[in-house]
Amino acid sequence: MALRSAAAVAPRSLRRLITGTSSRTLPIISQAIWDWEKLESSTNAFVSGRLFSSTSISSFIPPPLPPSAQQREKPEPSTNLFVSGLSKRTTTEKLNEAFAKFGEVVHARVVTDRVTGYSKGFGFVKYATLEDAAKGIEGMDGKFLDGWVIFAEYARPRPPPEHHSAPPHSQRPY
DNA sequence: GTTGAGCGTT
Repeated sequence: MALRSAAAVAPRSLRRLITGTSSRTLPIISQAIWDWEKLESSTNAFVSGRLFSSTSISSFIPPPLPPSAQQREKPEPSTNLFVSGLSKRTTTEKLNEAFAKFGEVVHARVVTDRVTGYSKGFGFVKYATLEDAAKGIEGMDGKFLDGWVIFAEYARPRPPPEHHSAPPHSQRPY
C-alpha cells in the first residue's frame, strides 16, 4: 500500500506514525503535517525576513528531548539487534535468513507469546561482530519483510539475570 | 489469528 511505501522512505521519527496509522486516521495525520509545515514556513519567514509577529513562535517549538528520550533515539551499539514491525507470520527462520545477507548471524529469534505461541511482532538478531550488526541495520532497517516495513536497531542490554541464591542480609540461625 | 507499541521462553 502507498502508506507503507511512504514509511520506507520517511524520516525515522515519522515511520512509526505512518505504519501505525490506519486509513481512518490518515486525514488527521495529514492535517497535522500540513499545519506543522505551515508553522515552519512562517517561522522561516520570521527569522530570515525579519518580520514581526504578535504570536510567540517559541511556544510552538518542541522543548529539547530529555536524556531518556535521546537514549531511545540513539541506543548503544551492540552485536544484538532489536527488530520490530514484523509480520505476525514471520518466523525465526525467515528473520535469520533475511539478516544473514548482511553478516554472520549467530542467533535470531522471533518473540512469541508463551501461551498462544503466536509471534508478538518483534524479535532479536545477534551478529558475530559489531561491524556485521551495523551492516544489518543499514541493510534491513526500513525495509520490507513479509509485506511489512520492519525496524532494526541496537537492542537494549538485557536486565541482569536474577540470582535467587543468597540474600544480602541473610540471617542464619546459630 | 490480528495491520499492532514494543526490548525476549533460553
